[in-house]
Amino acid sequence: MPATPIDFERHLNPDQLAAVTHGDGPQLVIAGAGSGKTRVITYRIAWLIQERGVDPRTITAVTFTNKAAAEMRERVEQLLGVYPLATFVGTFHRFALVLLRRYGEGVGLDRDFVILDGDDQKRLVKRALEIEGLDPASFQPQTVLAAISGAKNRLLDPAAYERQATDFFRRHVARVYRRYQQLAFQAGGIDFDDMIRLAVRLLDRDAELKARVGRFNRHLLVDEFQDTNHAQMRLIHALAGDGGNLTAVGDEDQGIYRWRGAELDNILRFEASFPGAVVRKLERNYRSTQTILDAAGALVEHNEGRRGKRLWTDAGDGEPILLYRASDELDEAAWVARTLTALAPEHGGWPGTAVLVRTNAQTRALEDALLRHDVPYCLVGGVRFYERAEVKDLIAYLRLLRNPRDELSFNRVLNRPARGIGRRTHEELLRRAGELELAPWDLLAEERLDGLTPRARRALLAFHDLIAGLRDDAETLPLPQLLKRLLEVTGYAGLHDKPDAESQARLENVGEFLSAAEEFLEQAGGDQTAGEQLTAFLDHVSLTADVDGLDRQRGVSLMTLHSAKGLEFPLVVVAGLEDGLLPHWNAQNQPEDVEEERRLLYVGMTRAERRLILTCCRRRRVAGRYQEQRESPFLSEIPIRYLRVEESPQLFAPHSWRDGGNPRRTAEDVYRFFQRETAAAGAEAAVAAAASVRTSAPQDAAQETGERLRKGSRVRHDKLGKGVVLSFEGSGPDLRLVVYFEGYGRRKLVARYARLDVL
DNA sequence: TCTCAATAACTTTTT
DNA sequence: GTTATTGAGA
Repeated sequence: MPATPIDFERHLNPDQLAAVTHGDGPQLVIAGAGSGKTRVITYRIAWLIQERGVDPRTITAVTFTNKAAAEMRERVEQLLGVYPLATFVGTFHRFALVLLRRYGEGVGLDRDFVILDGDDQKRLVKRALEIEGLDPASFQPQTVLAAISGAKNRLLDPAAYERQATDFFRRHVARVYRRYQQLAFQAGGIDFDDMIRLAVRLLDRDAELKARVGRFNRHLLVDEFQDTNHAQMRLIHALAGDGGNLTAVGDEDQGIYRWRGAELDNILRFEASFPGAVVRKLERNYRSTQTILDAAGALVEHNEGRRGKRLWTDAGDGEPILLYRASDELDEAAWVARTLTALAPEHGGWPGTAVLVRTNAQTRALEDALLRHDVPYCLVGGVRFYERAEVKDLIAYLRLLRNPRDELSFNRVLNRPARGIGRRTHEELLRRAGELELAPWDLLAEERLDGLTPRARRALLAFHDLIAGLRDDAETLPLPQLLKRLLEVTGYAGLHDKPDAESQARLENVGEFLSAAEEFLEQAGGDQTAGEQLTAFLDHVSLTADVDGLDRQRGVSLMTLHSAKGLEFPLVVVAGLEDGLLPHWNAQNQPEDVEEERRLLYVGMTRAERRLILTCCRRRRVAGRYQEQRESPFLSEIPIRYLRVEESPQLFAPHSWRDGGNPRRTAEDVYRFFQRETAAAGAEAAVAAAASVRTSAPQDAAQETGERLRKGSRVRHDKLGKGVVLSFEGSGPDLRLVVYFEGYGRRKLVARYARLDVL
């Protein structure tokens, strides 16, 4: 068990060592990009345990992402040779959730509260708007939700928010907020923001509990401190106290989540919040060339809200930064594809390269060009497993078993699979429930269904019995068995029990969900009751966005600047450096917004290890129309001595973008691309998706051939002619195919209706 | 109850 | 240009 001692002096540079071996009291570590911040956190945990003899259970490390947490835990375990590490290493939300599950009654939480996902939230807001008689056109659910979230992040309850709501919009939002909370409470649900908020409230209210929890948090470490919001800051404060043992690690230059409530002041005014705090800077960079660091540094220097630092490396100056001025986005994309082809071999091949963009809309042209130039790529940030329709259905069933008053889940599964409960009946049920201020489930349970047609009543009661029976099963059956039983008795399994490929794909997802449950069970250990198991699994699902989505990236990584945070590549292209895109039009109102956009570019630039390329377009198609673009003002903030400028030969060519000088891509090119990729990926990718082929008119559905489609399959469409399947979206009845047709280009088709022949 | 056509809107998205 | 959402019609 006693591991070999770690040679801290040799593994760490002097600044890192100082942070790692910091004594008691708060410290803020300003960790520049690529300066080894994860190293500092992991080594500090190891140091506390090994050198200071701290009990691992009294250390808590919080991060923002599961991925970061997993990586951190793994590295500490490796360092110490201890598995599993008894230290809590997890996200803010998981930390809060553990607290709420155990002591939630203290803030009026039901034992079996569920966690509302973004979908649920949107639905609740819509309902709230409806009840309040507000027009969703003038009060966009998204916008209202953002306002509510903002209020929660600032720890304002509806009353407090209302008090400070001065304008028309906010006064109305206050009403929706109040209603939203009421609906959420009725459904027994809390959203992500509530988790933090309620954890804070819990500790504030109960001094004894706070002391007890504090005894298990002698040492608190916080990652990505610049992204913390007010509520999270309060939570940190409650746990660490003014002069507690807090190590906060972050970089104000990389704060890109202001729009989600993150407050840079938390890092800028750290000493005020934690008097006597030590502030350390890690300025030695182990990632990039000096040229990249200097250019990025010169850029971010233009920000007011920062402490200031200068990153240095002994890696040398390296190549200058290449700036390409393209005529339009097609030109830009084609050039990027060609340049990557030329440079990838000396930068670790395709996986060593990344193309970063500000908006998702920019990826289209780039994808097309990469495809055309035979450049393998992967789009980072795709469809998430737990968000697929049939998976969400199953989750909704499970949630309902845990808490039948969960109205959102109730609504989702009530008639899925179809069991004769139509919209009319459903609406009537909800209306009555609303009137009586009861959950719809209670109406079923108490058989208060008078006035409904006998048929509707029968169907509803059958549903009630179904769920009630399953709830009994849930008390005893282990999770996987419960799921299997659920699939059986609800008829959900039968729903997809067809030979056609579409149902197969859905079944595959269901199967995958089952194995996720089994896997979870193995890791959780067997000391829980069936009910606790179910709750724990649901929590796990809620807190985990991707099932395993960890980058098994092949090819060039194509992603937004936001999703690039924390990653690094030998060669990085930041595309679309134009005014209006970066900084984005919608983020130019306040100076703080522009600063955040600048940081966004800073983050993008500092992802590059050896080679950085920037591109911009003279004109770009925006919302279907070509529009003259100006260079991003940020470009002029990068000293010209770091840049080598290359201009497109077509830069001042008259409007000739009918083809933009790009050879027409044929379906053959696309086919070749995928043929190669599928061969490389092997069977794994081949079974990733399948779709119904030649799904004819609903009447003669029996005609289905059940042939399987995969990426790269060649197909023929009655009207559109020959094409190649590019990708799949959604699943179940919503399964859509993106097909590239020779004559018509890229088209999206709904699998159910697209009559395709496989060639 | 389901399907399809017209219509608005369109930044980023760790949990 | 594309995508989700809404509303009318079969």
